[in-house]
Amino acid sequence: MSLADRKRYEPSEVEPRIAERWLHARINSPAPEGDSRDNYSIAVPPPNVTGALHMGHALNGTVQDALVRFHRARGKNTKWILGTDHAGIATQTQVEKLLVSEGSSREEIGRDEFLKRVWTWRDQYGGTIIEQFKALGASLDYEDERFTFDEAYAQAVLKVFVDLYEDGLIYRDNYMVNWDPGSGSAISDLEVEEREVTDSIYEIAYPLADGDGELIVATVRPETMLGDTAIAVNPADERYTHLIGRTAILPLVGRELPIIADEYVKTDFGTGALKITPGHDPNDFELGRKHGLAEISVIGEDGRMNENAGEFAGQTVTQARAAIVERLAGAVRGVEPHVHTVPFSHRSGERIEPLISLQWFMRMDELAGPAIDVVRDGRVTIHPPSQSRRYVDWLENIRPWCVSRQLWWGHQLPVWYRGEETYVGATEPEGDGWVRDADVLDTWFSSALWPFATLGWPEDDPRLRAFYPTDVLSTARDILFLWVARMVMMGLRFTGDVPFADVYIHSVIQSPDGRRMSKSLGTGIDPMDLITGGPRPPVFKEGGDFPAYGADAVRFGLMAMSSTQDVRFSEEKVAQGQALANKLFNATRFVLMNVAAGAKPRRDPQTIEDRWIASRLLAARADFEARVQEFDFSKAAFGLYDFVYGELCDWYLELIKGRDFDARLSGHLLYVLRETLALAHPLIPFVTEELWDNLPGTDGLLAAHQLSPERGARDEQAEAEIAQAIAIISAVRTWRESAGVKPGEMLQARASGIAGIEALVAKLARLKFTADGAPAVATIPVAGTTIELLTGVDPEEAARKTAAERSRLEGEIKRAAGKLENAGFVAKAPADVVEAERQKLDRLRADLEAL
RNA sequence: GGGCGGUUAGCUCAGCUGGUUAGAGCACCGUGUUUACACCGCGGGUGUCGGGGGUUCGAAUCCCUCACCGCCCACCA
Repeated sequence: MSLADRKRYEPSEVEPRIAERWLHARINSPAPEGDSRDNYSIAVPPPNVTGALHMGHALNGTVQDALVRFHRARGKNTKWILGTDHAGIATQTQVEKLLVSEGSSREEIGRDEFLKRVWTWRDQYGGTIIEQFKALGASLDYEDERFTFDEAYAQAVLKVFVDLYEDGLIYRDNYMVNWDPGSGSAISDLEVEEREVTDSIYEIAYPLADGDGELIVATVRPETMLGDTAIAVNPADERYTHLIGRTAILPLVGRELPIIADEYVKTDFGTGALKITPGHDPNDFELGRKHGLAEISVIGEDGRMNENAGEFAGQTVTQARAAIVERLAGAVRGVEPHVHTVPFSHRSGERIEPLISLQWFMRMDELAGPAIDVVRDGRVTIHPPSQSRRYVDWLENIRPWCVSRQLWWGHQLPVWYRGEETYVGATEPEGDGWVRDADVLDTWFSSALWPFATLGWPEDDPRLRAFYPTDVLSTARDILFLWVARMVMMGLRFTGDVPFADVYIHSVIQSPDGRRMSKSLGTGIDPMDLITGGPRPPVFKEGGDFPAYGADAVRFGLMAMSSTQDVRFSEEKVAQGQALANKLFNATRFVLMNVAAGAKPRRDPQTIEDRWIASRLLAARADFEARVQEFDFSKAAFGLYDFVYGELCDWYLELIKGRDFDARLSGHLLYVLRETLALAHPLIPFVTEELWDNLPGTDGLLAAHQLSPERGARDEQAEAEIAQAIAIISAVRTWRESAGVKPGEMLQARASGIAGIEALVAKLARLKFTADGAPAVATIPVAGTTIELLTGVDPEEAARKTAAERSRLEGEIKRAAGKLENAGFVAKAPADVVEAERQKLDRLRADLEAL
């Protein structure tokens, strides 16, 4: 169907076709040539291999794609590195659920069979999100897809582990960890979230060993008392100083507990006497190590009381708590409700059980220093700047990272044991009797290598030379520590260079009602539903399906929404993007239906409005480029919208209507259109590509088009004159509207000093200028001149209108004059401000005079 | 407990290195002169810039304070 017959832009018809052309043209798969200074690269935050596109991916994908297309058009060899993450716990949990629904379990089928099932699952769902990225228009390098579980990637992971072990940064230790009973694994501090809960606080009497009274301690976890190995009091607490060094008896167990002094104990909380359970409380663990106390575990990794719990062994924590409180009977001296925060697993949602466990840890202090330095000295810039402080604060207080996980789906530790021996190496050790550690690495361990392991590191890969360091890392705030900081640390350690120059932290898009987007709350919005017209989720008041907005509209909308802080989703902004695409489409139709046959794009201004639009195009381009470079995408998007609507369509195309579309005008129009499409392409690639294809004198794909270097200077004179024309036309239109004069009625008018724009004003303001000396029936002072209307005006309406305008001017004059009469203002304000106010007052008075 | 951010039109947000009568999109109201677009054009701002105090010739903008909302960090039993 020819463009002339398509009155409306239909993204659903166009986008799949265009996406297919991009893929076939291989523009996304650059040759690994040159080095990172000539090239532009971004490593996509690898989505969970079996995940689906959510709003965060859509926003982040748009940001990265806009950057990639922007730099590609400006001469860079660009690579957007594609890949997915094996996502240890998340994926394992999904497959386990599947097994349970089949009446089976991972334990039942065993490790090898389970891993096969996960691979099958991956093959089944692994392509979904990649297809969705294609629909969004993301120009990822689809021919070089990586997976954090690829053979080569796995080798890189093992090498890093082995190297860090040999450097003494990775070690095995019995230490307090966050045990997640839900996943049956230790997890890192970052995977823990604090939630507020109401517990009971029990006051329990511990008798003194010498029979001389008792000591009352307060606890919310009586079940852990079985593992108590001391009682601590503050050395300055006069209530207890006489007890320090003496011994108490642990009820139910009979263990002797030394009474120790430590400033850690608060005198004004609880009873001022703290039971110390090094086996099950992080603080007590620290105190225990400090004071050399025994560490007794009474809770096992299954979340049940273990053999050290005596008669309570086998009970769950909750059961044991009740049973112990009951057995203590009279020793319980008080029970109060207590609101406090306790750790929960971010993954499984279960309450964390702190316990001592033999795990692999990574010392972070040595890695953190350089990672702080590169942000401080600007080798890595974090946008917005407020986030770099968070980054530095976290790194300055960093603690060892527990990297081992008791899962099956992940990189198995390259560690073997034989009796007391430990072997760490990339390959299995020689000799018999070695048993490999069953644990796997935290998923974030492998993710931390993403920017270089995807490019072939540690091999001397041409891709690494060409595209590392990458240019930008774009992501959401929530993984600044979990991922970004660790990539910087690992990048510096293993490649000697930063992994990226800029970090862009984008907004989190909330549901329209301000809540977090979530499927279970019904507040989630699937970007694909916006693109193709799926159902509106319950969070929208109105029901029904979204219109098929198309990928360009979604991309524009998300960019328009983006900010330095979190924002609410706004369907209107997506609709605005749809309107922009449609507007460009129709402006192009208009041009193509009118240009002279054989015309080619050529910058060739003949008239003042031609000069004006060429100048405004330069301004729009400079503005867009500045906004993109400072990561201010919403301004970039709105700037583009304003240019297309507010300058190109509303004014320029209206101003040229009626002119002879000769070869010169046709060429100039095609030029303006071509440059506009090229400028807008990074944000709305589909519609611009489609129109480019229909534009005479363009070769190949717009996506592969190199922008011509910016030519020419701004034309101040044309900009000033057309600005005046616009002001006059708008003023006349406003005047007509409020004076009740029909928009189409031709009026006789008179004006002076606007010779250069008189014809343009006459056309769009529906005026017929004359030198007739007839008296004016109405006057409109505007933009340094006065439009006098001679005919077609009801004198009463005109008089009313004039009176209203007079009173407006008088009000402003009064205000300006008052300001200038204020001695303080004249004396203290800067001279140019005062002068501007004077000039304004003069102008207002002249306007009033003209009335 | 500590820290950060927010509160501007009916809605979503700009503006905040102090200086025109505070803006945009959508919604809303009015209206259709035209060689593309009714997913259109043209015209219209509907506001106690969260409350209070202060600095200043001048405050949405700077300072203090209060309120509410959101987020991050944190080892008070």
